[in-house]
Amino acid sequence: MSSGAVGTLAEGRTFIEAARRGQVVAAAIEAIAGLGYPAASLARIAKCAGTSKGVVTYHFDNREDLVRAVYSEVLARAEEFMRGPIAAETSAAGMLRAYITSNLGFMREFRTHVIAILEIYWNARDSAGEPLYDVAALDALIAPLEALLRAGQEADEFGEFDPRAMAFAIRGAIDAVPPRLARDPDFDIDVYAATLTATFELSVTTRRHRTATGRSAR
Amino acid sequence: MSSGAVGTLAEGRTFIEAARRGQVVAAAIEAIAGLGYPAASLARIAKCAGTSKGVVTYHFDNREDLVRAVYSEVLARAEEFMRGPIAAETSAAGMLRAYITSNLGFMREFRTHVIAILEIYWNARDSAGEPLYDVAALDALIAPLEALLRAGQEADEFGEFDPRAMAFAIRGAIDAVPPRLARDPDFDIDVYAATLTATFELSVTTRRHRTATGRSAR
Amino acid sequence: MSSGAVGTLAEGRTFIEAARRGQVVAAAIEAIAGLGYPAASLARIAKCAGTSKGVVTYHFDNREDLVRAVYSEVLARAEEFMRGPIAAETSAAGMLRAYITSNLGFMREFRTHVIAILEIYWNARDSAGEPLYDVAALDALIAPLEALLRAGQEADEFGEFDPRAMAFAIRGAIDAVPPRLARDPDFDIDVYAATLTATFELSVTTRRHRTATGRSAR
Amino acid sequence: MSSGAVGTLAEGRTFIEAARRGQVVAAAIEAIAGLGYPAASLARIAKCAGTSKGVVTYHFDNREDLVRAVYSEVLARAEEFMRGPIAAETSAAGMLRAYITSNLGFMREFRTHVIAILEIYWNARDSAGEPLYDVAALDALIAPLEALLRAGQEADEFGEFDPRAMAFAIRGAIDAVPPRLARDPDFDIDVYAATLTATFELSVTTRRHRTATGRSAR
DNA sequence: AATGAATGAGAATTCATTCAT
DNA sequence: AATGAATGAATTCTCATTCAT
Repeated sequence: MSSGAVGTLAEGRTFIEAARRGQVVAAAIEAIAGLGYPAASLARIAKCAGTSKGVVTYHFDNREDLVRAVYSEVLARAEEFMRGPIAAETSAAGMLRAYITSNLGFMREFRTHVIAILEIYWNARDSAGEPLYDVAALDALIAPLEALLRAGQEADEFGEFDPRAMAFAIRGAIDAVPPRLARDPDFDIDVYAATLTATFELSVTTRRHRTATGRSAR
Repeated sequence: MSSGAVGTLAEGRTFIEAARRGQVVAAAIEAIAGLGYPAASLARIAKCAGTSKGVVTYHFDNREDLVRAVYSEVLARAEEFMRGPIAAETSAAGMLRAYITSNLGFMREFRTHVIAILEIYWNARDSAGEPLYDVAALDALIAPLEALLRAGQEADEFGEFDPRAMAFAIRGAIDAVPPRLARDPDFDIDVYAATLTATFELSVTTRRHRTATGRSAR
Repeated sequence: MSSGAVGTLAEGRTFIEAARRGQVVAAAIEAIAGLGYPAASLARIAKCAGTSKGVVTYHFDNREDLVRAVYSEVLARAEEFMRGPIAAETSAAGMLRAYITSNLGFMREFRTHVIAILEIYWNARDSAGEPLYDVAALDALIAPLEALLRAGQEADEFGEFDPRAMAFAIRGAIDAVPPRLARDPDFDIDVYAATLTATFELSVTTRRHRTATGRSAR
Repeated sequence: MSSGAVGTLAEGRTFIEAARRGQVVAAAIEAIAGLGYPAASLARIAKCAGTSKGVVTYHFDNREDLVRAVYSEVLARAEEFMRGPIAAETSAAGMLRAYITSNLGFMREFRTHVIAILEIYWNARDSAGEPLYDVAALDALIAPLEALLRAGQEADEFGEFDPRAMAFAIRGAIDAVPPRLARDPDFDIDVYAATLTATFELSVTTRRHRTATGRSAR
């Protein structure tokens, strides 16, 4: 936008800005995952990033601003990581398997990212004391999975079940991993992935579930 | 269990002492569930209990001490709530159903208790910054369920699967409820309970799962 | 109010509380008058009071809370100081003289108090950035004087003039003193008092003023 | 006064330089008057001027430097505004009237300027914590008025009174206006001007004042 | 048994200033 | 001439904890 004066590049400033923000976000992820959200003060995040506290407050308006940046960053990475494997599948069952395994794969590859986002989900509150991420944030995570299940039902590939509840159960089983991973690095993700895919594939492809009272589950 | 002396209860506490502790613990549960762990300061818990801050520090050595008391209290209540329904069942499948439904039932009846314990699980750290409840605490929760599943396998009532992973999945699906409940009071627990019991009963009673690659899940 | 338990007096706590608050308010007055409002941080006020910063925040919710306490304290002292001399007069002119001289007398006796309150008037803003003391605060100061002037007019002791504007002028001339006093301790209040009483007594007792254009001032 | 070189103005500044400084000074006046001195940070002044913070620090060494420029600018404007009307008068009484009315007129026309300068007078301190404008600054304002009064006395047009104290009273009554104006835009300056000119003209032209004790005021 | 008082550590945030470009 | 980036000092406020009564 500027004329390219000596010593500056058109996007030079933006580059620095973006690089710094990225650096701070990365440091924040490590700090939050390592120390827990409440202990990850700006000072400690700055130290983690190898800079001063002022840098953090210069590039981010708020602690809240920074936290939101971290959240978005992690979600974007996860989406990026999972998109390919899911898109490569043709059947609904395949896509469900890909969803589960790629999501768990992301958790293994980006362990600290996932721990950080959960810390944020649980702890982050705005200045008024309200949770930064509420039920809408949860729904946003569940929606794509629910849509996948509905599509499977509409294609008559899946049986009868409440897609919302099933999506909720699947996400719950997946989301149990990060807290475990946070405190037990030896947790075997592969065995768990196999268990989940088997269990849920069987469940969704079953025509009609039996309930405790003998009626169908829905 | 009781020492028999007039005016004293288990652990050498007087009636007043025990009553006060109970009162403070109850207030702490409400405060933590309502305000979130970090905002539930001793002052606010005291106000919630209708007493002064001094009462809290008099009856509990520490904030940590109080928090541990809350955690134990909630676990004890849950255990108490679930014991009967599970014991009433004779088959392993019945016990699994009872486990899931009674656990979800507890979450409905003791909403704030469950929210509080999750807040604590996620946020509470000791003075050294280490989580107050770590992987061992998680294992303690999973162990009884894992034992139940193993018993079902040994009685040849259940099929082949990794009981640890399966227990983990079930707990994950159950533990997804409180965060939801915390922010969405309209969440339908009954539909969810039906979905979970159907899904996991089917899964554990299946002889041998197929995996994505055609080999058994284990 | 309490039963007089050993070691405590009925009003003992209140005494301590009141004493501490008074001590902190006194320190705040000195600090604000000496350093100026912006530089009179809680830390410096505490040091001035010979205590720790925590004491200040323990007894006052806010910096704003403390500042309001200072303001009220000074106003109350001034009112107390001026009440007697004014009440001792019988004529309106006498009361006006007493008003001016006792007000200036207060400024001499309570120099730092008056400087402090002016610093506050000029600088104190609430958290939203709005002045803590606005036009209503000014009016509250002018109202009694204006009433005095009106009474003199109604008793036909004073002549024609706008009592609001005249009250405003008198207060302005009086309020010019503290800033002077703040930076010039040698300022001669007595000469000034004589000038003011002579000027304004003459003005208010004059039947009808000439204006620049030959018409009456009102 | 001008150096004559193309593109430069008084004090060796280029046109651009002078224009920029003027722009920033104007913005500072608005910001200080609108937000109050403490809240008028360099960043906010820059935003007010529509430029970046760097521009401010480039053209002014300091915040103090900028503040001094604002102060001088406003004084110069006031002097400019009042010079003509006063010089047009021939009698001392006329000059006093012109002084009062033109000064109040300036306050009406340049409301924000006057508010800004008062904010500065009250709040601005140098890095050592000393007021930027002290008693000498006040004296500089009073001196011309005092000289005017003395001249009236020497010409035997005015009576006996302490010219310093009288000048002080007049300035006090005038200086009461800006704070009022800052928070009450409806304040009627004309009525006030009439009251002041009548009161003080009467006072200074009276041969010998009566004091409370019957002696002359001086 | 109870509690008000006191304290100091640590949090977020704002800001003037310096610097490299 | 202009400006984004960086920094560290200072401020208010909250809080767990200790203490004397």
